[in-house]
Order: sequence, then structure tokens, then C-alpha cells
Amino acid sequence: MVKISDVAALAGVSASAVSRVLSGDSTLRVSAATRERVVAAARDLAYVPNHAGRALRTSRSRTIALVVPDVTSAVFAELASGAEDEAASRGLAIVLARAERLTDGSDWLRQMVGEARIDGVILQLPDGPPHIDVESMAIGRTPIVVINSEDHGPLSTVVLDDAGGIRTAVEHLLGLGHTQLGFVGGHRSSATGQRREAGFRAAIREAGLPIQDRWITSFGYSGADGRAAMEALASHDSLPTAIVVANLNAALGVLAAIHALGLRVPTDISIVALHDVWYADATWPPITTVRMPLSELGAAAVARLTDEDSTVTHATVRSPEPLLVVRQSTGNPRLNSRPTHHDNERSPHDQH
Amino acid sequence: MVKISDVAALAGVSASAVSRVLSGDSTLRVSAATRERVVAAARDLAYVPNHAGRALRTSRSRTIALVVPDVTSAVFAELASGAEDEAASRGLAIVLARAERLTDGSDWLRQMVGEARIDGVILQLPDGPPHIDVESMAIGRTPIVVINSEDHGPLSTVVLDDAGGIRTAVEHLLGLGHTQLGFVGGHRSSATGQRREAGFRAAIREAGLPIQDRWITSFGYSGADGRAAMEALASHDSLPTAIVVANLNAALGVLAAIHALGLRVPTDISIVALHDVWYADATWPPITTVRMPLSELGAAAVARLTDEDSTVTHATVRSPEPLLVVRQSTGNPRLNSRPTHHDNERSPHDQH
DNA sequence: TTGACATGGTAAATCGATTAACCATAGGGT
DNA sequence: ACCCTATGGTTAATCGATTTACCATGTCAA
Repeated sequence: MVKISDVAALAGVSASAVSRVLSGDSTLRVSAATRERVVAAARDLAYVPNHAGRALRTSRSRTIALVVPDVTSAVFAELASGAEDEAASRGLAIVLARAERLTDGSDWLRQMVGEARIDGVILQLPDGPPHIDVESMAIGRTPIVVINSEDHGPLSTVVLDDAGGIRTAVEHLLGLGHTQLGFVGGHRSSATGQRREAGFRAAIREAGLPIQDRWITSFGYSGADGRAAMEALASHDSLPTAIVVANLNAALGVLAAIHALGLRVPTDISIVALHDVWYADATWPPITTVRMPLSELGAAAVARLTDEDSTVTHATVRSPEPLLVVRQSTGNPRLNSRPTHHDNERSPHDQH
Repeated sequence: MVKISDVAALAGVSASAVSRVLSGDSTLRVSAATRERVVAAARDLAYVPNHAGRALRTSRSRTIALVVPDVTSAVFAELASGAEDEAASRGLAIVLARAERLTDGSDWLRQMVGEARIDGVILQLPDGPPHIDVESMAIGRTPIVVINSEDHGPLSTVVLDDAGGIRTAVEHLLGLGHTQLGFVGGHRSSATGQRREAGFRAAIREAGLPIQDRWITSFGYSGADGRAAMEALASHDSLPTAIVVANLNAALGVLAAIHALGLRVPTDISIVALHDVWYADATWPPITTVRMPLSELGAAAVARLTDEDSTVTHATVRSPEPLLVVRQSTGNPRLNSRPTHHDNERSPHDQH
């Protein structure tokens, strides 16, 4: 590999001049001709600064860690995409790690930070009861940004407008004429779970509708959780005419459970889910969703980590706004009787 | 951060002694007492070697790049998990990049390699016609392992036993009594597409059944591709009684299209898909799949990259063997008439 | 003519770890 | 007494880039 002294030799200047020219050091006084020779030499030799040398000298690795709970969720994938784009455009690399690295006894994060291998950490905690002591992870001066969580004292956070997203979903259903809404939420112990449920309750209340606690579940965001939630809803003697699902993954399970009950979507029951990824359009029926700015969230986290100003901040990504993507899982409520899970003999063709 | 000279000072030896003790240099003669003091000092100070310093000296970054076409596929996520585990256990970091980095003009890979920031690359090419000149990406001495592709001359490859996986699926359906099998495959221009289709044809042929070319499609692996494939199948005047889908993502689309046609799974038509990830169990009905050793594939790629011996190899990961996961999307074929897409009036209850 | 200042750079230290080459001392054999 | 070898380490160079401090020359004004 060609190094800075090779460039210097070809341009007939010192290595220090090359470094200062290429880095745009404004305190360097250099003739236009020399500057030109240096630039040309670097170009001709295809010079790329050695990362280890630079990192050693500057104490910055231009690398950040992205720690996520579940790589198999497409929702995470969106976020990672956004982070990756932003990182690439800033010349940063992203190292990937699953959250279990934090708890598997390998002290992975401390190791990476100790090695000065990463300049910062983007951390997305698993849904559910927090079993990681996040605050204790603040290590030295390495900044940590926590995604989609709550205020973690000394750690910066970036979150989505969860309540706004849920509100968009609720308003869509209200607009279709629904007044009997159910909610399939995340764990109440998680920050997003709390914000989304609160958003649902607020939107219902503002519409002047009564809140039916038995139609509000909090099993979690996985497909299996969604199925369990729908089964729990169906165990009561009446069903809502529409359901807001706080996560698309859970919506798949909800949809499967509805089918298993012999009900039709959206004829008997409408569903709308938070987050829009490819499989929302590959189910039957395709699921109406609210698209959230996930990749912008990832980008914002990278930006926060990179910005010089290292004060602790708590930001909410609101742009672009939650966007309703109407597909075929939502429709008008049936005007006559409210369906129950006993009421499952109907023609396959009464779907609107 | 504590550095090696701090440890040396505390232990009362030279930095070189510390380095050699901690790295287990067998040519170093050192008394047991001194060794003990060094180890204790390192432990007490929580010494972690600085990565840049070490990388600069050794010219090895202990980092590999993982380049994937599509982060949002859970199939990729399995693979990434396996790679990440293997990497972590070897003390390597994985930097994540999407395949578009290779073609977006930023020369990302060349940059990373030029900076000596990565020691090797694991490359999974997008399905479909290869629009990346892989061979040209061999840069200097940086090893590249290509995943799930074909023999790429100077590049090592690691692949799955695609034909074996498809054969497992076919045998399951044959065992249920099906003789009219369809195949929803990937692009014929991609290596996995070819291997999976070839596996399907071979398994059918060996069973002594005729091959119906009109029941073999090759739209691709995405959900939308699966939907298109199923619609194409349904455009003929007879349908197979069972379909092997070469990728679970496409199977979601197939399932949606089958529902849209008013057909029932598995009563009218059975489906079995390659790859087993969470949403196979969150659809209606849950999809019978063949689980492939994806995380082992990822681990094998990391191992290949790390092993000293740098000859070019072509390996197939066969362990554990393709595993059939029976769910509710497969059943016996109907004994009477073969269903068509016109035949869609039936009770919701005639499901097996 | 001398001092001041601008011009156009350069020299050398530094970041932290590794490693090839070397060295001081003690003990043992002859 | 002298050489040899083993013991237990150490010294110093090196990896490549950055950055602070400095220097040689030329020009201009007083």
C-alpha cells in the first residue's frame, strides 16, 4: 500500500506538507504549484491514508457500534439502513452487534471501548422489562445514544413520535366509522410500549369514545405475541370492529389468529399496524400501516453521536410525519350486528 | 485509558516484557514471579491493548466486512447472526455494509481496504443477474469469501446444499401423496436459483414423475415475486396440488395470492418453503419449511476468512442437514377433483 | 543597513504496541 | 582462573499519519 511518504517523495515535498495539504489545513502556507503537485501525486498513486496510523495519532477510530436486540426484525433493518447511509456519508464504519453481547459475560462493549476501537455506541434495547443496566454502560468519554427508549439520565436518546403514529392509525379507523377499537401493544415495562398505549388512550379519549380496558393488551411486539393478544381479545364475549397493532411483526400474528377464528379482514374486523416494511404487502390481506421515519431515526442517532457538541440531549424524530399507507386490511365497520368469534359462518365473498 | 507502559511501570518491568507475557510469547524466558506480577498489574489496571497501536504494528485490523444485498430479509439476518457469533468468539469485529455501497460510486470497499481497515470481506451478492463484477473486486491480498454464489475464479466461496434442501421439501410432499408439484424459484441467472431449480427437477425425476414446465416459475425471492409467480401459475387451466417455494419471503406472497384466488391452504393446495424464520410461524396457516444451516453458513464464511491458509476453496455447508419443520401449510392432496382458480366457492370449514 | 514581517515550507515528537536483536549476571564445568 | 551456557529479561526500531514548533529566504520600510 502506498503511504504518505511515497506521495511526499513523488511531489518533492515533506510528508508533513502532504498531510497538511490533503487535510486542508488552513494555517499552512503553500504555493499553488506545490499544492497542485501534492494533489496530483496523491491521485496518481491512489493514496489512501492508513486507518490505524491515523487512528493512533488522532485517537479517533471513525467507527461506531450499533447494538440491536433482534437482527431478524425488518423494523430494525430499516433503522440500520438509515444509520448505515448516514455513517457512510460521514466516512464512518458501523460495527454490528446483537444486544446479547452486552450480557454474555464477554464484556464486549467494554472491550471495544477499551481498545479505542469505537468512538460511540448506538444502543437499541430489547422490548420488555429492562434487564440491562444502561446507565452503568457509560464508559469513560465514549458517547452513547439510546434509541427508542426513555430518558436514561446521562445518556442521550433519540425516539420516534410513537403517540403520533398511533394517533394516525386511530384517526384512520375513526374516519372509516369505527367506534369500537382494540389495541395490541408492547410490554408496559418498555418505553415504547408505554408511549404507544398512552397515544392510543389519548386519541380515543379525544374522540369522545369510552376506553375499553379489556380490548387493550400488552403481550409484546413479536408475531407470537400478536397471536396471543388476538386470542386474548377473542376470549371476551364481544370483539372490537378494528384493532390498532403497535408493531407490524405482531400484526402478522394478529392476522393469523383472526383467520384461525374464522373471521374476515376487513369485513369483520379491520387492522392497522405501526411500521411499514415489505411483508405488510405480502400478507393476506395486505396490511394497512403507518410508516414511521425509521431510517431517519437511524440517521439522527449517527448524527447525534458524531456532532462535536457532546452534551446529553433527548430528541424526537418527527420528520417525515407518520404516514398512513392504506392497504386492504381496513374498511368500514359492518353496520348491522357486531361480530363475535362464535359468529363465523359467512360467505367468502362479502369482502368489500 | 491505561496503556502498556502503565502496566509495565506497576509490574516493575519493561513494556516489552508485558507485551510478551500477555501475548504468551513462548520464546520469552521469564520467572514465574514476574509473570504473575505482570498479569496482576494488567488485571488491576483493567488493561486493554489499544487497537490502533496494535493494528498499526501488526498490519491486521481484526475486522471483516459483511456485505449483504438486503438487510430487511430475515434470511440474511440468520446468516449475519452466525457470522457475528463466530466473529465475536474470535475477537473480530464485523462492519456492516449493504451491497449498494459497492456500486454507488463511493468506492467504499476499495477505500476500506486501502485504509487497511478490514482484513477480509464476506460478500453476498444480490439475487438476479449479476451486475457486479465480483472478480474485479479482488484487491491486493485482502481475501474475499463469496456466499451462496457460484465458483468465482479467484474468490473462495461457501454455499448451502440448496438442492438437498429442495429435495427435502419435495420428499415431504411426495410422502403426503402429492404427484402434481409446482416450483416457485429464484432468478435463473443467479446461482442459488439454478441450484434450487435443478434440485427440484432432479427430485421430481427421481420420483418417476413427469416435469411440468408450466408449473416452474423463476420470478425471484421477494414477497412480490412470490405473488407474481402464484398468479402466473394460476393463469394456466390447472394448478398443482402442492408448491415448493425456494424462499420463505416469496412464500408469503404465494400465500397471499392463493388467498386472493379464494383457495384454501392446505386443503386445495399445499406449500412448503425453503428457510425457516419467525414469520413462517406467524402467517395463516403457518408455513411448513425446510430449515437450512444459515447461521452455520455465516460462521463458516468467517472461519474461512480467518484461517491462515489462504488458498481459494469452494465449500458447501451441509451440517446440520436441511430440517423439515412441519406446520399447517402442507397436507394430503384432495382425492377428488383438482381445484382451479375458478373453483372458489367453498365452506370456510373444510380445512383438514 | 537593519529590523520586521511575510512566504513557503520542514523537522521532529508523538500516538501505543510489537518484536528482533541484544545484554548483564550467575552458575557450572574443566 | 576461564570459558560456556542458561536465565531473565531489556533496548530500540518500527508501523503511518498528524501536528507543534521552528527555520531559511526574500522583501520592504525606516
